[in-house]
Amino acid sequence: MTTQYWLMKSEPTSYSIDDLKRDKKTFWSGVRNFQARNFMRDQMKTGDLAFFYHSNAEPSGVAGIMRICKAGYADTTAFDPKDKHFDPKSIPTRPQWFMVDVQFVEKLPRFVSLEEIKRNPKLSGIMVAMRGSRLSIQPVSKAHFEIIQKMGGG
DNA sequence: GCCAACGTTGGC
DNA sequence: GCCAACGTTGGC
Repeated sequence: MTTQYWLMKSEPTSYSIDDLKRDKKTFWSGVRNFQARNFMRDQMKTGDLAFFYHSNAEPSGVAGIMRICKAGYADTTAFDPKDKHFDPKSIPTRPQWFMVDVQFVEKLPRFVSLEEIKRNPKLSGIMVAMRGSRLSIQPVSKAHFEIIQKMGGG
């Protein structure tokens, strides 16, 4: 079984790489998009590596690396009426939404901005740099992952 | 804060 | 099953 690579977005004002560094581990809840849900439910495996991407940030870009430490399971925030991500259509016996657990691996010594990613010809075609790509969980090829990791000095 | 691009919902 | 309306994402 080969390691797969991912990019996962979070707004640093709500949860940043520094928060994960402090917490060591967290659950990636609140994803309410079917395509992103399917990646977490069907494809993410324990041991996969993912970029922690700061979205809606100044600047936006890749801040660090984490490891998937628990594969997809029911997102319990969908069951809680008080939660921001509550969804009455998702019930425990037939959960609609899924989350994974991630653990901190490293904060990149150098932040890799979206602008740098777009500028690097070796990264052409990477999903995060495509116009209008709003998907919050994206697959990343091994080659692209290693290039960005190197750009970040990781 | 703006707004283009997108995903989802719901009327028909 | 179409598609307009709506809500959200996220770069700028």
